[in-house]
Amino acid sequence: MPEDITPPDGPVESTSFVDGYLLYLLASVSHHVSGQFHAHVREQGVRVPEWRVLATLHGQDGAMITTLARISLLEQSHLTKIVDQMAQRGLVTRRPDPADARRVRVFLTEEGKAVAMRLVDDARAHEAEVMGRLSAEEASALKSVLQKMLARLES
Amino acid sequence: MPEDITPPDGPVESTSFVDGYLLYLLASVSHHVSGQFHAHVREQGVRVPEWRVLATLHGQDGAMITTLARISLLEQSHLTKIVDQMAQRGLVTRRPDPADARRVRVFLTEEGKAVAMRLVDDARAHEAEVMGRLSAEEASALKSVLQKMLARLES
DNA sequence: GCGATTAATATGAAATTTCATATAATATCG
DNA sequence: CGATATTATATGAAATTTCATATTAATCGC
Repeated sequence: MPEDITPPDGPVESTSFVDGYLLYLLASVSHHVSGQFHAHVREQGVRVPEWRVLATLHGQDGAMITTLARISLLEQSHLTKIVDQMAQRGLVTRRPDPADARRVRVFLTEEGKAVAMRLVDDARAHEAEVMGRLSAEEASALKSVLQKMLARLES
Repeated sequence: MPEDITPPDGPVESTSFVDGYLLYLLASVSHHVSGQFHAHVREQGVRVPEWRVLATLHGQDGAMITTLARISLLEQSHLTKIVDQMAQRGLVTRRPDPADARRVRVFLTEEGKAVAMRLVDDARAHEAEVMGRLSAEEASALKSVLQKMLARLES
């Protein structure tokens, strides 16, 4: 398996721009690590956006569509469609907000709760595995920096 | 602007699962930080996947389709289509690999180089801004942990 | 309380992305 | 050397995602 080399007579010094670019490192690590877990999610017959909604509702049950979209990192009209499908499948139900008729609150059904619970457990196990490859200091530093960044970014 | 609350009579203790979940933190930070820069990229008339290809080729000019897809975090057949469009627009050219006729090598055109250079400069400035909000230790710890993770993940 | 503005969700069309597979070239193994 | 397997890219259909906007409800200023 010959590695892909810079062709004809290009320089060999490797470090291209992206290798040290923070946004790339974040995207790439996220892509690969999440990709591992998403393979498992799909094997369970759940699509990735559905998993995101399940994970969000787990502990935030009854969130409104807009909130769910923001936390799940999905666009609003897309989220509406995901919720449609999940409702069809019996994973969630919609209920109008008694205090504001524009709002729709989304709740896990019993089945939805069971699926969410199961996948969240799996996610925790996978996370432990990923973090197990880092030192304890690295792992906690990583999480706390990310949380700090997120706090700023969301405001 | 009333905040979205847990409805009827739910508990108020907040920390839901995702708040501390490493994969979510990575995805969310990546989504928000990259989203900032992607807005700029689109204002320059460049689509996000195109920007990824430009950034990858910047320093890896002449990469093959498969390599480009892997580094750009895009699926191969999708990348083929992006390259089609970029070639149409005059940003890149395809050349068969003299050593292996199956391979296609993708090169930046002069215009492509100019666009890549400009956006890479902007990306560096944006990155500096993002990292400027962290302490020097946090910033370098973050990058090095991510690089370490990536090294494992790619192998 | 009324008109104007803003907010929340839904909808359909358009654009993007993925999936399965075709095609062509190289590598491997007997 | 020839048959088989593998690798690289391309292609078209299907699925997903986004965009623009419609609809309905609430809020704000007067």
